[in-house]
Amino acid sequence: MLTLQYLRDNKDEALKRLAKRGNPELEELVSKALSLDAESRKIRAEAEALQAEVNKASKDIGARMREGDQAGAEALKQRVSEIKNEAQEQKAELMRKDSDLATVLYQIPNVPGPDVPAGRTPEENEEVFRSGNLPEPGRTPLPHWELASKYALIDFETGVKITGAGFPLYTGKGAKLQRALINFFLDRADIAGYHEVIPPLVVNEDSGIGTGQLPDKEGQMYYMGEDELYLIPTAEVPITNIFRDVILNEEDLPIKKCGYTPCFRREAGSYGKDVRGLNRLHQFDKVEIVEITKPEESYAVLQAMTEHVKGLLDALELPYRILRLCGGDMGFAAATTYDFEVFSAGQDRWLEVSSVSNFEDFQSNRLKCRFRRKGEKQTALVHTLNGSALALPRIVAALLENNQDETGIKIPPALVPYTGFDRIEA
RNA sequence: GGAGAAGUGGCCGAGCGGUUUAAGGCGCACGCCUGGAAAGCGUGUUUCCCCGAGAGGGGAUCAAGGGUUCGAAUCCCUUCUUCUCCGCCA
Repeated sequence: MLTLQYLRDNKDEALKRLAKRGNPELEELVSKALSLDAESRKIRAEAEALQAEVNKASKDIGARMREGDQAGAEALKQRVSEIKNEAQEQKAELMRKDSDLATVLYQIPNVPGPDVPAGRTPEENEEVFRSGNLPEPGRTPLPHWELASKYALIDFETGVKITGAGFPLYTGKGAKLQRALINFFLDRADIAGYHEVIPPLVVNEDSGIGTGQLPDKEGQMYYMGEDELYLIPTAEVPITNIFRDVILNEEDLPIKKCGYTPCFRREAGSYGKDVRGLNRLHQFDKVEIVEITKPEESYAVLQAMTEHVKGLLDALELPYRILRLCGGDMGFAAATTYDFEVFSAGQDRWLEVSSVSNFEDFQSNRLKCRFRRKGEKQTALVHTLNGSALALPRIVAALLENNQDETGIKIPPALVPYTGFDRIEA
């Protein structure tokens, strides 16, 4: 969430930046937060003054009892009871204000960064880069679900039998291709300096709140009520939460982590061509990169992360484009997001395969992840960033569709050392 | 899953209703001392929040949350975690 300090000191700037999200309710929420904040602080000052009196009187009682002044002690006890009665009401009021304030703050999304275009819909996203050639018009390539079946790579029907829709069964070379991509992505991340972790795939409520999935978006995660735990929707959640309640030293930064995990998403309400084949799954594999930086470095790091992702798509020789998301299309916690989309020849459409975001201090404020500059006593919030590098299913879809010919599918050379085969045939 | 023990500051470790403002030690920072260093001595050293221009004052914080009390690290309840033993198991 946004820090109150930022809202207090930069209300106009915050409103200006929030306006890019195209949601007129935000201005009101900000005003409400600020007025609740002012009320809360006023009551807090009063309540704390009373508490100070109670503390002082209690100490006096102790002193009198040691001196044997029972009567004096009793009189003070009486007095303290009165003050406590008075304070009771204020404490209750304070708790109400603070909880109202938290509710409002949780509803205010991050302020879009300087380069983010204003807009509400995906059409208003800005294409900033394009690479590779789109297939010739006139060709009629097969969609990946037909290729998957033709070459026995993925068995969607059996996945349905075992679990349900959105849980595919990869088989043979289809399974090997998954494994190859995971290792390829992890090796590339390692070379780029990301430290590999294998995190838990199940997280608690605090972690969900830390990265912003909770409260509010619990419907997107699978929840195990018996144990009050959530299946991770992305490795971002466990990896970023490594740094929850942590104070780092300046020289520790930047911290670069990567990890492969399956991801689980309920995707309630999705339908049609969006969920066909591998387009949108309840379980999929992804390699994620996460970086923790000093505030002044986060935008340079965002750039470097996008370069890393570009490198992966270049190596796989897939046509792709990069979009700078407009304010309204960005996630709740993001300040700036670049989406990567590969072209799917068999479906004649773009598919999102990566989303790289700078959260500035929005996540770290919730996480309470701070750092201390050398020689300074004060702590400051770090900036957090993350990106998919990469999500597998749509990469697989594009690889199959874009590299198909009459008799098979060609594996891009960069991947051959990982697959052990350079072609998939019947 | 069952039985028992325990969670105190950056770390070790005392305290088990009121001079605790959390002893003592280690570590760290600064100062004195020194040609320089070590040792020694002195000062400081959790984090968050509120009031204040500042100096400073105040509140919270002894795993977490609730309770008892004028007063809780200390007593009670719940939860979490760690350790030991038993059971089960890849």
